[in-house]
Amino acid sequence: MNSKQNRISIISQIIESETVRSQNDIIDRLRERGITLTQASLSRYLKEIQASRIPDGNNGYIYKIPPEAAKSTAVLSNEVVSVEFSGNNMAVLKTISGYANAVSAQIDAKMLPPIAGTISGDDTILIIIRDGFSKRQVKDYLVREFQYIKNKFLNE
Amino acid sequence: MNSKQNRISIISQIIESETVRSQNDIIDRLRERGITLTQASLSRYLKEIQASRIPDGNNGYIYKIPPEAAKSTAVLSNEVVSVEFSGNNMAVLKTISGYANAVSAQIDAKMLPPIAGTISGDDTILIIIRDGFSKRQVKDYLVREFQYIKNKFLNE
DNA sequence: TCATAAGGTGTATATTTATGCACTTTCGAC
DNA sequence: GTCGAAAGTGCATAAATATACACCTTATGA
Repeated sequence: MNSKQNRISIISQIIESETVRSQNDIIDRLRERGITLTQASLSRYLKEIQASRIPDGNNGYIYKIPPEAAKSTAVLSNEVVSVEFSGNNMAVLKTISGYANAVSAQIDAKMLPPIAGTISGDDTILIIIRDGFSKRQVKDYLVREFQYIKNKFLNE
Repeated sequence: MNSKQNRISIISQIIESETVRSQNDIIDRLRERGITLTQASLSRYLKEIQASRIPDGNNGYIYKIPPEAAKSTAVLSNEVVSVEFSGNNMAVLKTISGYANAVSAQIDAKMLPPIAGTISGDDTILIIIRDGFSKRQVKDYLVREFQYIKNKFLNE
């Protein structure tokens, strides 16, 4: 699946594992992997994942993804399709196909107080809300930790 | 007063306290404060302080200084007795007894580009200057990060 | 199904940022 | 002090990045 999301994920990977000093550098690395795209699109992708060119303190510039953006961008921002509450103790989170597990792992890793646990299938995650916590608190924590999820909420 | 250092310090302040989306923005803010400089110089300053323009996640760009490069009014107050250069690649920093380690930890934490590393004993710190950088640059960075240290330099 | 909306992309170009060069100033060793 | 080297700067321009626009594809809804 050579989709936009796929390319974005490869681009993140390149930025995090290699030293790239310009968008042309990135385009070259992509071409080595058989992926062709224009500088224009790359610029738009980089904006989405909040990657940017920063001085490296040693007389040059290097592309980086700020840590707080790396977390929420890598999986959650692009893979989560929707979040919807059911009753007062559950939330159903939909991802694009195959990503439910990766996403739920990220949520689990945060050990958020209002989340008792998660169960994930292929494209669906069930979030169990801990007794004594509200839907609102779950939403607030998720949004705080994964900023990009904000507009994925269907109800609250 | 070193004018360049002064301007750099004001620029950091602007970036941290206002929303600036381009170098021209910064130049405008500086002009409001009676400081005039060209975009060329600003670009060079920003490179020094490792400030850069990053996507703000909301369809725009904003200038930021990454946390590890950001200046903080650190607390290495009266422990430093003197700073003296030796040769072209070392500086010897004297502290009051027992504080060398704590002080060098603060210097290390800044990850200053011109400092390759430090070694500390009880009241003495040896600063190793990174190849390609000058004594002058070490002094400028130290003074920028630890202003009160300014008058502790024995030679320059 | 078709119409319309929404998203994705490349081209060309505008905008923004970096830097070579020439010149001036400051520094550091005598 | 003087001298040579390094740092600082503006101008002009190169290099790099962002985006308006046109076009195409894919979703959405009647």
